[in-house]
Amino acid sequence: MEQSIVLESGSGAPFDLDATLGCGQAFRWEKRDGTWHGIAGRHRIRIRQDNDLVRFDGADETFIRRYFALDLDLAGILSSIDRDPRIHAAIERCRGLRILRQEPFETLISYICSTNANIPVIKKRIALLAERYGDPLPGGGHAFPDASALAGCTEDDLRSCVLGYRAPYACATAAMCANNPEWAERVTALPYSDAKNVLMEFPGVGPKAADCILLFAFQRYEAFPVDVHIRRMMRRHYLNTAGGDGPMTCREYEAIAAFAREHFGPHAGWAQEYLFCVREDDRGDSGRG
DNA sequence: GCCCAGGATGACG
DNA sequence: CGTCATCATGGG
Repeated sequence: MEQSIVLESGSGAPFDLDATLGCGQAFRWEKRDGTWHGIAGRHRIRIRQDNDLVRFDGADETFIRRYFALDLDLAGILSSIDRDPRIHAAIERCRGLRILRQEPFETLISYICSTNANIPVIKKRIALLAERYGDPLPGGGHAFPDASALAGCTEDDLRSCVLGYRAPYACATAAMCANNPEWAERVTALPYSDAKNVLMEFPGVGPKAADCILLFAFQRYEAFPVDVHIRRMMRRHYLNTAGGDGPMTCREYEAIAAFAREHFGPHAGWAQEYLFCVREDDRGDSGRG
């Protein structure tokens, strides 16, 4: 590792590499011997952090600063969402977690793959897609396949990457993107609500996936994805709606997200990520067998 | 062997 | 418009 960034010690620019890459927003990173190995864009990156020293290789400093959003005033963002004891505790625990700037198409397909699944399985799907259909990179590994590469796959091809019933969704979405390469720019140009509706036109993308894509690939920080963990937390600790554990209705999703934007402000998405990071495995009975 | 997971879809009242 | 079964798959 030849390159390095020295973080300004003190307050202004907190950065926690482990929290950032371990919180489940990106699926192509792994930590071995204190060093994170991963692929972003067409870069095969190694990166590690020792206090204020970040060492890396595989990409230049400009790319690293942009991907990890090191240009943002995180201290300012965190103080803006620090509105109650619970989010305060999450901030204390995960301070330095940053929302990445990920590739739109990769994020789109990744969150189609994420529905009704858990993180290890999602990682496996993404790894298989990249390994089989992505361009090989110097030094090993593969870039995430582009839209035309995935559009050339059959549904069975994708099923064999353990996508299950999501295979036709990913196929059709890839074809739509390949036929309309401007899709991401269109999303960028639209206000939040319209951008979300455009994303939800892709098969396999509903409200939650659309919010994840807006948050992680388009820097729409008002997006507040509500998955089962966030729903449980919000109901229990913010909304006092103890009750039925049934499926979440569209109305409940909107109510939770609207409350969050009201409560946390225009950077509610950052609050979501900090809360998700400290999610408690409180399913009551935690495993047996 | 069950229940659960960064849910979305289509059918049906 | 609201509700509901269904959809593959691996991990606890």
